[in-house]
Amino acid sequence: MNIGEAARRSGLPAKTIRYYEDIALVIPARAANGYRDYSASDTHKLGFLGRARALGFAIGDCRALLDLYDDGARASSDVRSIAASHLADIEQKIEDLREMHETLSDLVASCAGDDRPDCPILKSLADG
Amino acid sequence: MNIGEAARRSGLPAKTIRYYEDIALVIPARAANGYRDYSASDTHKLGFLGRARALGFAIGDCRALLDLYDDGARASSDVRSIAASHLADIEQKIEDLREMHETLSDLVASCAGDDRPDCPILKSLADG
DNA sequence: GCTTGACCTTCCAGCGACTAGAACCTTTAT
DNA sequence: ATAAAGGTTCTAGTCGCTGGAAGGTCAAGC
Repeated sequence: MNIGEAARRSGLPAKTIRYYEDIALVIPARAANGYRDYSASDTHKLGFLGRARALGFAIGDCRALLDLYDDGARASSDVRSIAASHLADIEQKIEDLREMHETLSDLVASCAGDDRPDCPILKSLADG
Repeated sequence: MNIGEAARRSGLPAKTIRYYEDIALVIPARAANGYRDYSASDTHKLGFLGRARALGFAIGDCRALLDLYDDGARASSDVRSIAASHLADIEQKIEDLREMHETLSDLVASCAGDDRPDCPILKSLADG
């Protein structure tokens, strides 16, 4: 099938699918007219990638996960360790954002937000 | 003062400080030898930028905040609305990460992580 | 046969916020 | 005189796409 149909089935933009070919993630066959020709297996992989990306996995991780998926003799521990490591990244990011949120929401709450110039937000940024 | 000292005082890497000059955030004077010459006011602005970036503000927001800081006739509502909008972004990001975390932690918990190939993580990525 | 429009192709450039590295100049200390 | 530590500019790379230009192909309608 053409890239448009593959895009529809996988939920990924055609541009992204072409990019995934560029970086050798999913390389489709080519029809006689030069059009990309995606197999059911290809679109399956694209869907896999879409879901992995939606969970925040980096492209490198996606590649590793796809390789493991293709490898019938994989150990689930390899998959799990990639996922666990990514989970730790997510936790760290949440914690960082939570700290930002705490500081910033206090500042926003303390700012009058009127037409006067006095502003604890600026004061805090300026004075540390 | 030289860029190294400005870096030490502001806590920003010299590379970053040069970048901030490139994008016209903080433009220092130049000494006779061509070295950048940062004033106390410049380093103050760099510190401001460091704190704003640490709170996750985009460079565009930082520029706006710095302009407001320089403008004695500002309205605190302008500052507050930038901060409030960023706060909403942060909340959205936290929520997105929380959803990823929930899905992924369930998957990780359900994976044996041994040397067998069966893996609910891969299964979920493959089947949607 | 011709046109229209939807679809496909390649290639190049840009986003954000730096960061790395090369090649070179200046200052300071020995 | 020399070496180390700092400074300068410039180019290019990171990540994961995304937009746009310039053109090729295909199916439908007239």
